[in-house]
Amino acid sequence: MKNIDDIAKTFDPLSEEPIIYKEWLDRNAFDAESPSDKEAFTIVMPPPNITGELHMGHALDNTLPDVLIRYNRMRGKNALFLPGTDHASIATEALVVQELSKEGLTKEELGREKFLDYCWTWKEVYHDRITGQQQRLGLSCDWKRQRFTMDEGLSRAVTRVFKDLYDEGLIYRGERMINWCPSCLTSISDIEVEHEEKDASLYTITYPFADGDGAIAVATTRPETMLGDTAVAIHPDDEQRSCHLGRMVHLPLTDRTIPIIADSYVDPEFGTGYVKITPAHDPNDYEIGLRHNLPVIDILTDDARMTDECGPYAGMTTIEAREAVVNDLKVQGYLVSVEPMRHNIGTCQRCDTIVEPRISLQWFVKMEPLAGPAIEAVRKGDTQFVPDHFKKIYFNWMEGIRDWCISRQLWWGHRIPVWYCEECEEIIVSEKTPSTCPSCHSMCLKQDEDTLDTWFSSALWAFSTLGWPDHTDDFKTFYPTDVLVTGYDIIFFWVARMIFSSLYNTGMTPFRYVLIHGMVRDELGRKMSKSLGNGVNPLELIDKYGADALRYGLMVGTTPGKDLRCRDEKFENGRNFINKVWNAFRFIVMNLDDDTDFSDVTDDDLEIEDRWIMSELKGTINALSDHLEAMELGMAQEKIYTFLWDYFCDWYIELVKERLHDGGRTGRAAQAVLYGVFSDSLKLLHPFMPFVTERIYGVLHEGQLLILETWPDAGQYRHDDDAVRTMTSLVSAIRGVRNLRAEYKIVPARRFSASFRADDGALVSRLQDGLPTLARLAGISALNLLEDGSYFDEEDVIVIFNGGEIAVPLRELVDVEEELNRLKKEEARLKQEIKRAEAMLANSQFTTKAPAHVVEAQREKEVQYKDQLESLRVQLERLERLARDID
RNA sequence: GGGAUUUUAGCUCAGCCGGGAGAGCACUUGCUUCACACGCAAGGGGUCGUCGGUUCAAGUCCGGCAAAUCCCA
Repeated sequence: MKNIDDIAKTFDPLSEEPIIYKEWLDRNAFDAESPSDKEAFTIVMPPPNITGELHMGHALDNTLPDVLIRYNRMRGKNALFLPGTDHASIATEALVVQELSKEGLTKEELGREKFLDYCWTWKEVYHDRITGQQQRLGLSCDWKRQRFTMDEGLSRAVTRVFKDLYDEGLIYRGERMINWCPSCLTSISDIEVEHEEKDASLYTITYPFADGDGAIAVATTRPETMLGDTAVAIHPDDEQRSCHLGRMVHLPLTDRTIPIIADSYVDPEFGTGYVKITPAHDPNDYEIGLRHNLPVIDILTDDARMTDECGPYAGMTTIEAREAVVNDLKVQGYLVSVEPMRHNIGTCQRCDTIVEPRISLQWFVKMEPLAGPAIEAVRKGDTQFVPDHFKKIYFNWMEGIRDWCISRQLWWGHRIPVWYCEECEEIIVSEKTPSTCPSCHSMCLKQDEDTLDTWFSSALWAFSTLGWPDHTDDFKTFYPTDVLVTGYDIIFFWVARMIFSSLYNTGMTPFRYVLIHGMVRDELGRKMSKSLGNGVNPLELIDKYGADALRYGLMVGTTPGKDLRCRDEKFENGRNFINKVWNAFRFIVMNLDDDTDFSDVTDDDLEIEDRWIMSELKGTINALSDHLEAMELGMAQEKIYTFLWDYFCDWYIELVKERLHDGGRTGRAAQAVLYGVFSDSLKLLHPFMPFVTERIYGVLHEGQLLILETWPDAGQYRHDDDAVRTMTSLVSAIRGVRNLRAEYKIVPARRFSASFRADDGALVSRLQDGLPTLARLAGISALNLLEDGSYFDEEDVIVIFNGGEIAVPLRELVDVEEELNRLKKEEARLKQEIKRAEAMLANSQFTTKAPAHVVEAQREKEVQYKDQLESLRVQLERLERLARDID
């Protein structure tokens, strides 16, 4: 055992944590086995994007699975925590482009190949940086199995899946209405568009009839799109306006005339009841256009400028065009009104630019055939959400799912494995680069310029990382995985897509459980964002408090699926707890001999508090394990916190100090229990605070690694009901005396003798034997047992506790009136309790219908309170007599 | 418009199968007690959003209402 002088007074995470992490790595403590006879427990990490540093969301996202992994590893399972990163096509490309622009370069100037070289360099830098950050968090990942979404193997999985889906007709190419980001210059999928209600204007514009006889008015929030109008629509049941059906109107600012049509999409209550139809730039108008065979006039270029179709407005941005169009309408007398209005605007998730709906030739995944089995799998419970209610969100989305636009006009990513024959227009989808056209044998083949949506490869992450499509040992050993831990914000983006991809490609659901966590918010409950500047850097918190404290703070008081606020208080609290555990450790080392083989200690050597703390430990092991199985990490952490602080440190250590000092057999027993119970507590705490527990354990058990130890077995400990009852009484007695001291402001140095009576024989002997303890904990200098039939001294003050009474001779310190008041308050409280219990027991409905143990518990309470009231009354009578004598 | 969640102490949040309201922080009082002031001890503080229902019994289950947040369209 170490010398106490070698152990610092506080644990220094900054210097210790990296050393401990290295020990784990050197001893291969994180490595999973395949093949293996052991039961596997697998979590694949949600791969952080290589776009930058880790933030608090990642810290949470990565810590929670680490707790589950460490727990299951200690349970003896073949635990694999598979790490990796995501290429994040659109986000990374934007950053690299931005970086290049600082050097005055554009990606077009560089060309595709050189640009990709830049991207790969970027990837190396951030991939390594992220790995380093994850190691500081203490993640017990199997780094040998670390993956990147564009690794050779994973890319092979992507092309395989693309080809399979294409061959089955589930991937198709077509002209459809898609969301276009004019800044990223690519299509994006529906869920990459964020909708927000913003202040806008509603413009009402006159469209005169082509025959010159009158006019109608339309209302729109986007007047510039009128240049692409090809119809005006009314509702088919709109009797008031149906007389104009089929007539032609003149489109102002142009020389075109367009028809009035009827479509049930129109809301006759909105605006003027007439709706301008722009099929090329609105998803609903596009549908109407299809139904009515309307011409489609594209008025926007890739970068959201007006096309040549727009005459004088050509080349303007949409905002410039809006201003010009509105002005011209006004000048020419077509503008009726402009009114303020709240309007929903879609923006690009990545760059915040307003998204333009437009028609474009893209690749799509046909979703309906894939969604069906994915819905069924969750309904059957093959994959379960924790908490359960998130499956409703999943169903809600999956049941209304639309085809997924997967092609992106980007360079960084998985290039679409499609080639076009330049001679015969054959489309070739192939896993390998084809050399000739299978149809006309031409060698003039051109690969599709586009890449795939990042999420297309992320959707395969659960199995592509394990070697699929090959049937590797890893795939056979670890798949399907056990738990996916992720935030509710990517249920659609990722969880849902992994489920249907996995079912389609492997025939299995990718994970048994999806543990959903909330978002990390700032102290005020706001979302952390770059623009608000309220983001918290987890590494700074680690520098300040240590990784253990960060982990603690992320989990304290949390429930699955709920958002959590980031407050320094929580991390301070974690650091304080570490300090508490560290000092309990120091205390134990100080009080241990070199010989830590306690096989000489027998059950007979154990005292009440020994049997009590072991009973409590047993309960803690059970509760903690149950919470971990249910993935209630906040609750689990609280259990071990309470055990160590409130039970072990506050009571057990205090109670055995005298025994340790005295030595002998009882001292030896106390050492044994301290050592054993604390060692097992460290195991229970380890998944939450891996570093400090590992360091302490290494001192107490030289040469052994805590991370590889076996989880404590509750069966090793006996629940001793008598010991628990006696300890409850002892604690209650000590608290009662302390309370009295506080109320009467008795200085700590002042000791007094006391007499007591107790119902419990074990308590009697513990009180009698434990005088030094009582002297320290309650300030009692001498204690005598009151024989049955005799009475307390008339002038004593009595403390009634749970299971007995203690009398202290404090007559000279205590004001009789005050004491009478104190006791009368106590009497009132007891009467209240008795009344309550009696009322319940008098109710025959209660006694017949409530479970027997509940009724019995009430009876016991009634008896107990009545006993206490009786003692109290004896004392009250004496005091009242005394008070009269004084008068 | 559709869906989900939340409402408990001054603050942040727990509260499992319905059976006497909990934690941390903050607050008050007292402590250089030989592991720990990142500590110890003793306290104060709650109509569990609101109305109704089920039940012997409701913070907990069911319904209405109000307020807030989020997602989808």
